[in-house]
Amino acid sequence: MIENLVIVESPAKAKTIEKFLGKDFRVISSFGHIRDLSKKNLGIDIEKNFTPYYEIPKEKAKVVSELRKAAASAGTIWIASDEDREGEAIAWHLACVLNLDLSKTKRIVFHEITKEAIAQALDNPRQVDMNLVNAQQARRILDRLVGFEISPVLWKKVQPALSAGRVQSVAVRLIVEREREIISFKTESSFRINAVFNTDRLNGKNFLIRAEASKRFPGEKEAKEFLELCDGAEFKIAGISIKPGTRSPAPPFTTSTLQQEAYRKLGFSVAQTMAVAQKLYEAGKITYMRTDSTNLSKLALAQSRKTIISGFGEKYSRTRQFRTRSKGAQEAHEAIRPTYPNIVTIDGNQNEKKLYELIWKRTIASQMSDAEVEKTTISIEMNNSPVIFTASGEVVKFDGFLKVYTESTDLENGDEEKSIIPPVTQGMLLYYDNIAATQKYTTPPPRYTEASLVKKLEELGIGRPSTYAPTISTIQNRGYVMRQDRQGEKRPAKVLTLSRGRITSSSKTEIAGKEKSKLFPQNIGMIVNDFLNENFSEIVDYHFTAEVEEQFDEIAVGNLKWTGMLDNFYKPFHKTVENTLEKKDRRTGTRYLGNHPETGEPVSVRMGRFGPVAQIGDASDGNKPRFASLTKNLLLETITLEEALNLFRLPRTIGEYQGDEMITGIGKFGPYIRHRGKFYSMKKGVDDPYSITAERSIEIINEKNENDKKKIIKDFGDIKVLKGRYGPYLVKGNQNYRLPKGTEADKLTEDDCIKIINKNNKSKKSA
DNA sequence: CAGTGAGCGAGCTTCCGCTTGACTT
Repeated sequence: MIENLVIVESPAKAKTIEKFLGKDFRVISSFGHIRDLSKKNLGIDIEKNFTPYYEIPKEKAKVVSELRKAAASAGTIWIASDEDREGEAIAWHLACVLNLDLSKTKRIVFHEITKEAIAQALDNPRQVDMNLVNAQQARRILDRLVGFEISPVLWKKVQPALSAGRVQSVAVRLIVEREREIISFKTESSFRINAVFNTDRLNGKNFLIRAEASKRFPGEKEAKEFLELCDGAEFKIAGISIKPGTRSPAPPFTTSTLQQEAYRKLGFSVAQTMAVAQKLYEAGKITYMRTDSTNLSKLALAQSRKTIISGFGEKYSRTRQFRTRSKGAQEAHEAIRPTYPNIVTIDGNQNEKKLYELIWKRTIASQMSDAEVEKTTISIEMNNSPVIFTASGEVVKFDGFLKVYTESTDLENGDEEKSIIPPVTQGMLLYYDNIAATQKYTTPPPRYTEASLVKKLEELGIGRPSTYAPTISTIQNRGYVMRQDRQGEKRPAKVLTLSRGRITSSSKTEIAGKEKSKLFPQNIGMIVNDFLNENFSEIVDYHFTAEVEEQFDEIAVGNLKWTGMLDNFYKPFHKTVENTLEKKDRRTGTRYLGNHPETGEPVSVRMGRFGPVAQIGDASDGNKPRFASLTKNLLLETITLEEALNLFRLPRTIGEYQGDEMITGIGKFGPYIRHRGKFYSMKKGVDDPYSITAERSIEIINEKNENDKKKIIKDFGDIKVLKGRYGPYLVKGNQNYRLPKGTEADKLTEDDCIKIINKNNKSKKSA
C-alpha cells in the first residue's frame, strides 16, 4: 500500500519528480494517451450525437494493467498530466479507466519541476475540467471524421492506400503550390553595378571603399553606357550617416525553432533532431523537447544569470522572459533548455554534444545583453549622373549575446558584404579603381525544407510540436512529396569591367537551381491535392484549423456545446463526401501531349497502376499501345512531347562484353547497365544512359565486381559472410542475417552459419 | 533492390496527438 500515487505523462518526468517527493509518494507514467477511438470502422456513433467508442490499444494494455494495479493499492491518486487540452483528456481517460470518482479525483499541474512548485501543486488540487476534455473530444472526433471519410474517397477516385487529413493535406498543398509558383516563374536579369573606390588617385597609402549603385540596368547596352559615363565622372562623398543600433537575442528554443536551427546549423533532419533531443531529455540533460513555449522557469533564469556573470561578467547579463507568439500555443511545458544551464558541455555521442551545445548557446544568449552596433552608410554622388553609390558597414561596439550565438536565416546569404568603412569626410573626392556591371538573375521562391515547412505550419497554427516530425514522415511515406537534390543548370552571367578607362567584357558561368534535400511534390501528391482542392476546399483551406480552433476554445470555456459544433461541421461535410463519391470521375491526371511525329499515334501521360506512365497509341485501334514509366523528376503536369518520346529510347543495347549483351535503362533506383542478369548502377552526374559508351560500361561493370569481391569474407556457395556498413553479416539467398555479438567473422565455418540462420529464423517466427 | 500497364475481386488501406521502446542492411 502506497499512501500517494502521482500519474504523469512521461517516464522521465516521473523519475525526476519522484526524487523531490518523500517516501509516501510513488510516481508512475501513462506514456501519453492510454485510450483512443476504436480503429475499426469510424469509432463514432454519429446517430447517437457523435458518441465516441474508446478502446485501449494493444500496445497500451501493459501500461494500463500496471496503472490499474498501482491505483488499486494507493491511498490518494493525483493525476498530474500536462496542463493543456490533451493533458486534460488524458486525466479524464485515466479516471474512467481506473474507475476513479471524478468528483474526488485530484487533478494537479506542475508549472516547473522544483520542490516548491511541486509542493504548491499538491496544495492546490482541482477537479478534471470537463469543458476542456470536451474540447479535446471535439478535436479528436473532427480529425477522425475528416481523415476517415475523405481517405476512402481517394481510394475510390484516385488510388488505394492514400490518405487525407486536416494537417497533412495542407502540408502537401503548401509544397504543391510552391512548386507551381516555381514552374511559372519567369527569370529575368539585370546588371548590378559594384565599384571599388580609392581615397587617393595615386596608388600610395590609401583606403578602398566598396560601394553599390542604387540603380540596376536592364541590359548590357545600358550598363555599358553607364560605365562609360563613370569613366569621366567625378565621385564625391555626399553624405555620411553613423547610426547606433542594437540587436537582440532570439528567444529560447521551441520544438519548431529547434528543428529549424538544427537543420540550418547542423544539417539534421526534423526526425533526427527529435531523436537526439529525446536522448538528451531521457538522460536528464535538457527539458522536454516537444513544446510551443518560450518560457523559462525562475530557476532557469537565475542559473543562466549566474552562469553568464561568472563566465562573461555582469555587463553581459540581462534577464528576460519572452512571450510565446505562435498561434494556438498551449504552453504546457517550458522552452527547450539545458536542465542545468551551468553545464556547458556534456558526455555523449557527437550529435548529442552538438545539439546540446546549440541548446545551451541559444538559452544562454537569450539571457544576455543586447549587442550594440554602429552602422555607417556613406553615399557617393556623381557629377554627371543622378545615380548614387552607397557603401555600408557595421561595427560591433559591444558584442553582448553575439559572444555566444547568432541565429541563422533560411536565405542563402551571399553577396551582401558588410565591411568596415574607413575614416572619410564629407565632400572628399574618390577615384574609381574598378567598376563592374554584373548580370544578376531573379530567383524563384525557395522550395521548402523539412524545417521551413514546419515553420510555415506553425505560423498557420496547423499541427502540434508532437506531430511536426511524424507529419513530415507521413507525407513522404504516402509518396506525396520527396526529399530530393537537383544538380542545377549552368547559365552564363556577363560581366563588364571598367578599369583605367577601358571596358572589358567577360562571362562567368553560374549554377542555377541547385537544390539539396528539398521537398519536391510528386505526381500523386499533385493529383490528390487538386482533387481535394476541387472537392474539399474548406478542409484544405489554410484557415480551416484556425477557425475550428476558435470553436474548440469556445467549447473549452463552456460557451459552446461540443456535439452541436460537430453537428454543424458534419452535416454539410458529409453531404460533400457523398456528392463527390456519386458524381465525380476517377482522377488520373491524363494529359494528351500530341501525336507521334512518324506514326501519328496519340501520345499521352497519366497516373497508371504502377505510377506515372507515358503511352503511345490507343488500345481501341486494335493495336497494342506501348508504355514507358516516367522518370523521377518528370511531372505529368509539365512533361513535353519530346520528353515523353525520349522515354521510349530505353532500354537499349549498347554492345557486348564477354559475349553477352549490355543493356542500359532507368530503373527504380536510377540509370543502370544490365549484364548477365546483374544490374550495375551508373554514377550520378557522370554517366547518362542515353549516351554512355560500351567502354565506360565495361569499366563500371569491372569496378563493381571488384568491389563485391572485396566484400566477401567467407564464401560457402549459397551462404556468404559479407562486410557491410554495420560490420560483417550473413547472406543466404536474398535474406540477410545479423551475427551474434562478439562473433569473429573470419573464423566462421559453414556449420556455424547454418546454426545462426536457423536461430534467427526461429526468433523471427516467434516475434 | 531495378520487368509490370488485361482483368477477376476479396480484403486491406486512412486521421491527429500524447508518449516511448523494439526493431534494425
